[in-house]
Amino acid sequence: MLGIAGDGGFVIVDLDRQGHETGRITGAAEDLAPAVRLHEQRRSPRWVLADSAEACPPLLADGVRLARAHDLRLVHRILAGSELVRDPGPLRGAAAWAAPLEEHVPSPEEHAALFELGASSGGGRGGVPHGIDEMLAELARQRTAIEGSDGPDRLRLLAAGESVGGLVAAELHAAGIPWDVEAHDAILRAVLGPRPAHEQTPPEMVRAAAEVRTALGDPRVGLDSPPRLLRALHRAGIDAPSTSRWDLEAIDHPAIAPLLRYKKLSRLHTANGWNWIRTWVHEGRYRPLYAPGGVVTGRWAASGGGALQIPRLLRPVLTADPGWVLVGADVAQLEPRVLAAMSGDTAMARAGAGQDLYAGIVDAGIVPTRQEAKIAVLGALYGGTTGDSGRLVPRLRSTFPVAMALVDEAARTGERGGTVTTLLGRSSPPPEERWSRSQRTANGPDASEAEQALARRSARDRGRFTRNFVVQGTAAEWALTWIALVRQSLDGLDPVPEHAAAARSGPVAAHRAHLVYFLHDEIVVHAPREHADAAAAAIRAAAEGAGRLLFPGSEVDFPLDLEIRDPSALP
DNA sequence: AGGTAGAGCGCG
DNA sequence: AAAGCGCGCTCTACCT
Repeated sequence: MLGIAGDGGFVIVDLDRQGHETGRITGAAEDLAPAVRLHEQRRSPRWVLADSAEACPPLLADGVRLARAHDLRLVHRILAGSELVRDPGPLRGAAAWAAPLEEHVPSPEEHAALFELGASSGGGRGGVPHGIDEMLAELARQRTAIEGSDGPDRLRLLAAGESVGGLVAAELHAAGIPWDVEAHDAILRAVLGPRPAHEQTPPEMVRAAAEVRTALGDPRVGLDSPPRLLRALHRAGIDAPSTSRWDLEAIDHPAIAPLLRYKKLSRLHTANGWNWIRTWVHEGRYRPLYAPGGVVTGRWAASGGGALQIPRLLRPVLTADPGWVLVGADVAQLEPRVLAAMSGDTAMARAGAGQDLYAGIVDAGIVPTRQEAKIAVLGALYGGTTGDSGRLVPRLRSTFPVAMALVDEAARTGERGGTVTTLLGRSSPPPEERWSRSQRTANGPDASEAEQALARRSARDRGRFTRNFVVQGTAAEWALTWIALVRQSLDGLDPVPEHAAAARSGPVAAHRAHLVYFLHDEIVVHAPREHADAAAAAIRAAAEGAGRLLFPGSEVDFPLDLEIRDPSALP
């Protein structure tokens, strides 16, 4: 094992399997990349990093990538909260390692400065320690915590996966999403009309707004302020409870259709319009920041342009470089499959085997339509109690009792104020002090009716959170394993000749198939055309591998929807 | 003027 | 047809 720290210069410490130091190299910052490259080639070590988000970008810029890592910051966050760790005291005492992932959302300029120049002048982001002694001490705490835990194998797998996530996150940012600005502009023009002069409202929005004003008989009303709009609707005799799409759709009035159209256009224009392109796309690449484990459940977060909310309308804008293709893959019904596998519910496993899980539920005669199957399953995962969801979930409970018992138990634990844990050992946060206090008060002798009702509601809210946590969190672990295996096997492909290189993806990705996008249960790989089929095969094999690693012996499969997009292919 | 909360909507 | 989980971002209203 090796440790690495960047405080102007660098230190590389060799460690043996027991964590004892066997050698040490120091050097100046400018010599870091060559030194790391040499170690990587000769030893292929597991690099111990204080914070891969800070360590990787300058290395990637110099064409150096790490195959394996242990990210002290990311792993600390997991271990300090994991129920599997018997004595989390030492970890919790080392609070500097629990620094928030991001102090604030960086401006576009900071984005560039932080990650493209790899500006690391001592300190470290968010106060994460970078001194070699602090790193060695934290590594020792983490090893002790894992080895003495109630699930060392699970936590080792999670630590490795989360750490690869740190590497992948940095690599995704460095490579960027290949973004066809002209295609984006064409879609905007088709939907919003010709691009207006700066900061003007696009023509189609103007047109929709005029129709709304005519229909309301209110020539001046603005549509961008919900309170004003709601008052205007009321004045026009429209009894809308709110201005949300859901409520408006239920209303029959000539103003509603153009209003909904206006909202749709406005959303596209403000969130992903011409301004967005100018701000976030440079030289054909969109480079958001990814934060592995940025969500409590272990899902990734992202910042900078809303990378995880790219509208489906704009997905065609992702376009491979000349000579390259995009291979997109997503898992069909990941979360219910994960539930079936982790609970060991063989009936549920069979419903999804080799086919659409919802269709399988229809085939089994549990509900008449696919749509109802979906509502039932989502209700089971989210804790739906009303409407169709409340009506359909009980049918699932009698057909898939094992799977339902797992989520129902997680919900009961949460309602009691308890903690739940994913398959690999990530635990839900404990309830806030306010929550516990209100539960105690409500159970006291002189609690009011209102206090009790409020406490019951917040208990059920927390139950729905913990119910979903075990499934969403374990699904995130499956996805992490999937991308780790995809990355590993793409690295095994031969580099392609220079003429086919996607140079804009940076030196590390220029000659090889590489990941360019990851969204919970979906990935996109940018691959040289001659590697399209190999990349697709790698993605499928990785999904099978992730299933076997997390759920050995399970019948549950993880089928993919996979598509190879070749921009030069004839339509 | 500047910070924050809420509404609303995009994604899974 | 139905609102149950997790997010980030933009705009507006409202606060200091």
